[in-house]
Amino acid sequence: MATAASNHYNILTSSASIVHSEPGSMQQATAYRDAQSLLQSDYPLQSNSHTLSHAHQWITALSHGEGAPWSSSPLGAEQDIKPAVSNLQHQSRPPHLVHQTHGNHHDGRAWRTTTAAHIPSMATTNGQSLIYSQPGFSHQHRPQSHHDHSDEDTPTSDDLEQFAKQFKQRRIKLGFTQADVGLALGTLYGNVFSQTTICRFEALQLSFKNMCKLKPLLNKWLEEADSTSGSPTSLDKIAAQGRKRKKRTSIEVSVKGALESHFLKCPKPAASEIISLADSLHLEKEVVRVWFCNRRQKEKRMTPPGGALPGSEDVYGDTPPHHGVQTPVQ
DNA sequence: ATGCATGAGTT
DNA sequence: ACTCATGCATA
Repeated sequence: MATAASNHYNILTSSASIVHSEPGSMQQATAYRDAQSLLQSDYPLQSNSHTLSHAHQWITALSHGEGAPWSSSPLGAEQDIKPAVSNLQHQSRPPHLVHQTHGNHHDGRAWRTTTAAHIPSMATTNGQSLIYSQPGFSHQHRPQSHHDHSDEDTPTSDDLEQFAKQFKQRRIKLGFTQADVGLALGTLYGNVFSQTTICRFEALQLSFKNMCKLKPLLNKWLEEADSTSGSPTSLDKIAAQGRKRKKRTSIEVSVKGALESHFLKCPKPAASEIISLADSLHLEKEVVRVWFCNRRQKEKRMTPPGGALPGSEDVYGDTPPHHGVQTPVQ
């Protein structure tokens, strides 16, 4: 029953420890593999340097070692990090600092002092920008009525599923971790991706469109990887810093249940509704709002959450690419 | 592997 | 205020 106030805001928790902890648990083993692969594959490490992927984690954590939480913005030590790769680059991104001070109730803390230290992606996030113009699919994504080239057009859900499966298998055989791949993609094509994203790709937990976008890149990497089974891929990292993130709110199971049932009734509650709901559940409005956003997004993934009930879609406004793609957890 | 979070781009 | 792509932090 440790609600809101108790576990909410604490920055500087652990995170550094995981890197040093001894191998023993499964998760730790994963972290270790990450490190191992990096070291053996292409990192010119010296003595006890840490893995890059984890490196910024402690930087982030340590950065507020003594000051205020995520309110003090290190304006000044701010830098716009971009992959050294001189590749696709947009010129946009004005120094848009969203300085918003949320007047929170008890606890009165504001997050959001985030300094945009983003890694420019090649495509604009949202609207179908470049490569993928996905026609309104229904239940069998037709790879366009073009000529059957290799796979230059929109793949079917099955294609993706198969590719993902194969990808994972190859990746593991080659001894790479998900994090490795994400990093490699960055040095190879200028777009770094996190372990999370690679993981979600393999598990088909991304939207159909997103899967289509990533497939070519991963496919390319895959070719590169097993053909170049002995050459080091150049690596370069970026040091993230000055990033105040709100501490992840831990929502209790009972509360989650409540949210879940509300979601079933109304997946898209109005602002006022969110407020009252948040109020009754003793959560912040923002937390509830985000929860619904994430929940909706979850519904739109290729591999639907829990049990995909046929017929309970379309309530949001558009039709997701749902089409029985059930993948057992591997 | 996944839950909560951020931010750009839309509506 | 929403969607979508993406990821830090955590279980």
